Amino acid sequence: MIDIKKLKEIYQFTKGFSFTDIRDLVKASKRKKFKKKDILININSTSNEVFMVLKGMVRCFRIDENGEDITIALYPENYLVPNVDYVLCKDKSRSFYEAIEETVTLSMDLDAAMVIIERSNNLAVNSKFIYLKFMKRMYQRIQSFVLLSPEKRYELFVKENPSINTRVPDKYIANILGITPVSLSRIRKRLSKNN
Amino acid sequence: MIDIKKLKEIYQFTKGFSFTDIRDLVKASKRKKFKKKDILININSTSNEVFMVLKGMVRCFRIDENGEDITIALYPENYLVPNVDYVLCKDKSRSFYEAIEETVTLSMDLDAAMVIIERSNNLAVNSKFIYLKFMKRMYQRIQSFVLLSPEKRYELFVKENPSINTRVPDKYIANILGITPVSLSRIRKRLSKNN
DNA sequence: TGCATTAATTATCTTTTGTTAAGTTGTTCT
DNA sequence: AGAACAACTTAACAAAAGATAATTAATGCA
Repeated sequence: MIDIKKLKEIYQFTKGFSFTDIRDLVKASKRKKFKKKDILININSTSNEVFMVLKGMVRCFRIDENGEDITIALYPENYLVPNVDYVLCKDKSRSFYEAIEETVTLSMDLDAAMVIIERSNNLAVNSKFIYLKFMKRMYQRIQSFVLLSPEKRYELFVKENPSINTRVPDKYIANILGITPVSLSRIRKRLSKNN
Repeated sequence: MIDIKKLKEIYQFTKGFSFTDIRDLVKASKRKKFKKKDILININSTSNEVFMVLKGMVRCFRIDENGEDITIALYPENYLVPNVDYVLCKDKSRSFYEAIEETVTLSMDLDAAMVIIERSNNLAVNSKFIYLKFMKRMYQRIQSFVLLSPEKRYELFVKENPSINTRVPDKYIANILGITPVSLSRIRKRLSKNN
């Protein structure tokens, strides 16, 4: 169910990290199932529930000033889905988090999780790696906006996220790259010509 | 010298936070002066020194594949300047960090700082706010790339960073916004016409 | 299976951006 | 002050992106 190996890979947990370390967390968490289009975290929510995606995929999106649905991030298996606005600012969520596939999660309140984590030095150390990973991903994404053209940004995205790329509509990826779906379609055409 | 009030404002430290709390950190840190164009952290550095800007401004920039100097971030007074690549990935720095004004800093090794911080529960709590602030800034920046046009992005930047805006060359700001200096000049012209 | 919906592509047109280079203004430094 | 350099603006052109709409392809679902 929980893929310890993948988790260690993604979050770079310490070598000895094993299921025993998170037994208490797993026990305290609830298993939930979501159908396609079900909402995990609603706009304006101040829930502090954190979801671990066991199966499926979660999409974070916002409605912009023109009423357009804009995808901010995608969370596939083994990723953690927090209410970012609440965790970072204690603000109500500006985004929706919805399942875009049949999705199974483990989840619990982040504050409750922190209580359990603080009881174990090992957990405390490894939980820091989760924040590090989160920061790393954001930093790399910012650099891709600053340093790369939309075309290069797309190539990088496909290279780094082959699984996501084939599982979701292109329009979600276009949003994530900061361009329109029409423009992404043209980029794809250009790239296929040059190969 | 250290502006406790500003620090509390920026990092949202706890109400009771005062100079006493960071006395040990300040004592352990070194005061350094940099002239314009002096390098604080060089490319490929694996230094873990963290700088607090007391006076002046630090610019983080990279050399892209075309040999162009691209500004990633600017750090004015009261901001902390870490070797981001090292802190997040233990990689050598892909960026330069240079003073772009006469700059005065307090700095120390982050590992040494963490030792001192962990000795005090109060410090440990408040240091988390620094990471939160860092994440918040990155998250907001990503959203500005995904949700806003370059023009809106510029307007937001000016609004949120009036002091930085007037202190640095426009080309640095253009880079930060992910556009060229020429394009920023045109945006400025368009905006001034409509006002 | 077939109908309805959604996504992707293509086309057209407009707007914006990138690129390069020239000209202007501003700064720095001796 | 004057020379040298850096920054900003402007221009001209090419390339790319946005907007809108029509067409085609894919998907979902009853």
